[in-house]
Amino acid sequence: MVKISDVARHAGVSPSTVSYVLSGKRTISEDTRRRVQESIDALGYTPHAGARALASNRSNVLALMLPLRPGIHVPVVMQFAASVVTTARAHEHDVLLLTQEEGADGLRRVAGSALADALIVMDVQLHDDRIPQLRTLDRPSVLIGFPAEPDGLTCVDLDFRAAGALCVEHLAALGHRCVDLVGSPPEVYERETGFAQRVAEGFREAGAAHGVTSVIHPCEATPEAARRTAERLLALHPELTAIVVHNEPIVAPLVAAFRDLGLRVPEDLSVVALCPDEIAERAPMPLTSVAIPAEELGSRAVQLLMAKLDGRPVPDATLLPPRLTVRSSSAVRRPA
Amino acid sequence: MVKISDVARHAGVSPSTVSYVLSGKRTISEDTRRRVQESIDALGYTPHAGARALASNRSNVLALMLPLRPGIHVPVVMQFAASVVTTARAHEHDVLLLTQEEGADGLRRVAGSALADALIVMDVQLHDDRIPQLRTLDRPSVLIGFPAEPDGLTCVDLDFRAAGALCVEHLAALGHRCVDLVGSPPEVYERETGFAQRVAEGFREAGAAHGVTSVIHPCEATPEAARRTAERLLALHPELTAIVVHNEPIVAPLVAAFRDLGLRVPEDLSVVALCPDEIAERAPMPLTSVAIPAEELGSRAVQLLMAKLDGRPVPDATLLPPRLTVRSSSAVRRPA
DNA sequence: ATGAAAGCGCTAACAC
DNA sequence: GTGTTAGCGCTTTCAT
Repeated sequence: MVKISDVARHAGVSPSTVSYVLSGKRTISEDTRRRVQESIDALGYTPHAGARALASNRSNVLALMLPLRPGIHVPVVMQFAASVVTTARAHEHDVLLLTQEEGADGLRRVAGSALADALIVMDVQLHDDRIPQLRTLDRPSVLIGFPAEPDGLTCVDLDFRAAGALCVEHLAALGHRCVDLVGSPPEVYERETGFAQRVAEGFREAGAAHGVTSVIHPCEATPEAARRTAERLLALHPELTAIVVHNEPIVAPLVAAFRDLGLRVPEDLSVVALCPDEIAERAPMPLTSVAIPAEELGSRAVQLLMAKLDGRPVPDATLLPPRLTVRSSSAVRRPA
Repeated sequence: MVKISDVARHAGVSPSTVSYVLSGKRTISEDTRRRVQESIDALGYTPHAGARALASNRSNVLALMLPLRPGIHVPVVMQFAASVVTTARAHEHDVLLLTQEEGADGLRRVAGSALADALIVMDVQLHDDRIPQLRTLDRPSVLIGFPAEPDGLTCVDLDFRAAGALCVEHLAALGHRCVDLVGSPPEVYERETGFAQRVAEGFREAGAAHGVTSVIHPCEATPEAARRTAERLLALHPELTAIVVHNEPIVAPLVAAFRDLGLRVPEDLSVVALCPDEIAERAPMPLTSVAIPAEELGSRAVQLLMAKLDGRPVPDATLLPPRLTVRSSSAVRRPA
């Protein structure tokens, strides 16, 4: 194995000079820099990561804890992970993969052993047992999602409130005056990650602001529940011309149920979904939707960590703006 | 940060004794072991990973290079990754995530810096530019898939030949005597990863062995191609009662095309797919299928690496037996 | 069964 | 602008 002293000898300089050429933490004459670089290339030198971590107190590794539980949409997780790795590499960092199962202990382990300099935790729950651990750790971390008490933590997420509002605004602009939200199962509104409530808030506020009659219907994630909900909505609001769906598994069944009830999409009923692009694209009819910006979440999380590692100040909360993609399921309201 | 000398002092022993308690590489009196362990717990000691790597020449990290390119079925990749991480953790190892983009350089980097002790490379192509790099590296590696020249490399994969045969055997046992294979696009049979050929071989051999008339039809991965293939198959073999599909994207369109041609599945036509379980389960009609055993691939890959790291001999090729799951798309052949 | 001490390869403080 | 050197925290040989 070729080490820094080998490079130093080959280039006729001291080991520290090689180190400084690599780190750029000292001004080096152009001539020396070139000679050292040539020796590095000639010998194929790669610094020993462990030695570096020991001497510098920096491993240049980020730990990434991903959810692998069912119910999480896998492509979104992968996209997020890919973005984290790519962005980390652009900042000279590597990524250590941890599973949710490792829990708080896993975070303590990689932080305590100095294996990782910083941590990214995805799929944060409202009351997450990893939060207390993160608070005691000396290493910076970024959460994807917001816990119940986010004070002092750095959190990133889609701005779900704005996302709820954006759906309504899109439909209002198309002339719709009565829009219902088919939401997540009732229990999600009580516990879980809290985003369901925020969508509902944005939905309600935008409805009020645009003079749109709007009602929120929690809905179980089963095709039967979707069908019952469709029937109930039409019974309650014969004048209904548009819906927003925030409940991934039933997007397709719900659209099918409305079809069976004689409503054509988008002629009679416009549909906007809040779901991964993959699902919106592959539905039998491509759906107008607001997606989770997985890629941007990943790169933002890494950027925030890099700032914290550099001692730069960062905002506690980062809310990414929602983006709505118009597809075939929403259209101008037709006169009755 | 609490270090090994702190623990040693607290327990009234030397640092080396603490180290030996942790590694078990020396016999320690029961009394000493207990005192040391209590000190470790009391102080919350976690060994410094970098220092350990430097002194022991072992990082206890495996590098995992995953494909993120389109065309790879994402849930399979995630399942594989989860299995690798879980199995690695059971062997006291962590997992560093690399993307395919990093290529051969990425492998050299993590191996050269001693960041990783060993490497797992997924989605190996027939002529993969990472193979030469792997051969020059001093660190053990395991490939998922087989390159054109696998000599001296440790490779793991589903036994695609056996998988092709298993499909035919299942159908033969149901009384089918004429079975066609709808395969991958023509070009896949020439380059790519080579598994398409192996499926075809197993299919052909099993057909011959069981007295089943069998023909192989490469097919483009578009719904239109699926429809044309369906028409062609029926024209060529009016007596056709079963097909095997090895082409993920067109599984659903192909089944739909046969339906439109008046063939009911499974009454008139049995269908067996070679595709991820996810796809087989979620098809409009649940499909009898042979899946990629992602989880087993992951754990096997790690086990092989652990053996290599321990200096134990391992087989060059590991072929995992296929497993067929019977669902609703295959049935006993009905008398004409 | 245990201790003492020599490194592992690198960084960064100190010297010039 | 460059060299010297003292650690970083651990493992492992050598010694007893």
